[in-house]
Amino acid sequence: MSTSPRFRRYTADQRREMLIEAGLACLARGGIAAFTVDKICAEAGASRGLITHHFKSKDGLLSAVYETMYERMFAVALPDYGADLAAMVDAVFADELIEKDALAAWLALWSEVPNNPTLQATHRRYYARYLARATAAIEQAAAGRTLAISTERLALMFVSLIDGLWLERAIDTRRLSRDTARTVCLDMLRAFLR
Amino acid sequence: MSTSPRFRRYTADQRREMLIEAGLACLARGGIAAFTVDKICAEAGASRGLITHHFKSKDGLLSAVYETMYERMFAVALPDYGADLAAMVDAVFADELIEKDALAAWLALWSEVPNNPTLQATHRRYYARYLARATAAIEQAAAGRTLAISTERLALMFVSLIDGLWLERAIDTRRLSRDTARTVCLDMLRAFLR
DNA sequence: AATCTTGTTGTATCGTCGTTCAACAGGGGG
DNA sequence: CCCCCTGTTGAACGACGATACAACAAGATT
Repeated sequence: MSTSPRFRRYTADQRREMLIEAGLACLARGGIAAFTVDKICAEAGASRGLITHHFKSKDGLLSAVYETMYERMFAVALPDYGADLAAMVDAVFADELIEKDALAAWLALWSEVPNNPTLQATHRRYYARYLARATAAIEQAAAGRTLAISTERLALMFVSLIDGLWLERAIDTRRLSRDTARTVCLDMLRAFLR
Repeated sequence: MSTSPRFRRYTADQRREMLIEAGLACLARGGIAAFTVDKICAEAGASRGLITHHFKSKDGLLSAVYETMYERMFAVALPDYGADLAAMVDAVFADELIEKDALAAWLALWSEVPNNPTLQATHRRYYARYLARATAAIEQAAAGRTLAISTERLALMFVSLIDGLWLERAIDTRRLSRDTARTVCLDMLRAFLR
């Protein structure tokens, strides 16, 4: 009688994906302290050797997780909304972006950036894209009108306000509802763009 | 011949203060991962047993560090400025509050709040005070005029913007100058209060 | 100078960490 | 059906984690 296989073989890409997902879940559950080889592999249903095998080291996985977070966030938050800033605000506070787990993962990752040169480089690259995109959107919305503030500075204000609202929600989910966050952002934009 | 004392005895309060300071330094230097008994005691020039002795556990010290951060921040940022919001903005971005080490420590602590009920309780207590203080200041500055927004919501916007600017600077100090941060805040307030 | 209180030390213990590596086995190509 | 490539396993390792605790000593009191 043939016994069932003791494990399944995946392609390298599939397995990397699984490990990234598991790493994310651990980060969300217990912060950076829970981002351990044992916990991640248990979460992924794999053995301890796999992280080293697929990512060279635990730090390699952490970098991959950070890039994945940004890619997913951008996919939701930064499509081309043209001049429709309200749509962009809605996207930035979409459920999947501001759910407890996602924000907890962001917070854990942010706290590692200052101590990890690779994460720092990744952060700078993506953050510049983020800011550039916000600036472009605001430029379109301004549509030639002269504002009481430069578009660059308004974009910085916009992005910083979003970051602050995210942060508050990340630290204490109860504190801030999705609706309040949205409204605050829109109020701010209206004050400069009407 | 009499040899010099092998260690000095401090009062419990003095030693607690020293350990808190050392814990803060470790947090600033290497994030929560560097907040270990060995490193903290080395930094404080004390032996390993002292943290347990004075704070019951490492977590006890972490809570004390968090409270100390808030107390110091409030001492600088929240005296009574009356209606002078510009002075409050200046205070919030005072050098000692936005220097690299202080912000790195905040970031490390924030990332622990969701995983630590004691920190969470502390956070809620202080954050409510922070928000209430901002609301009162804005109420005075509004001075009976009717604004395009409620004072509570404007206060939330104000505090969130500050948090966002702090966060960006905490993650990447190079990104944001003190002056830019100040100006962005003042621009935002002017848009609603002029 | 003897005594007592109490802050301090440092070892011992046990758990968990990240990484290595030799052996293993899934499953497609011959 | 066998072979071989390669993804996978899990034990072994040395380093480091937090805490407990018994011995110690500083320094005020007497």
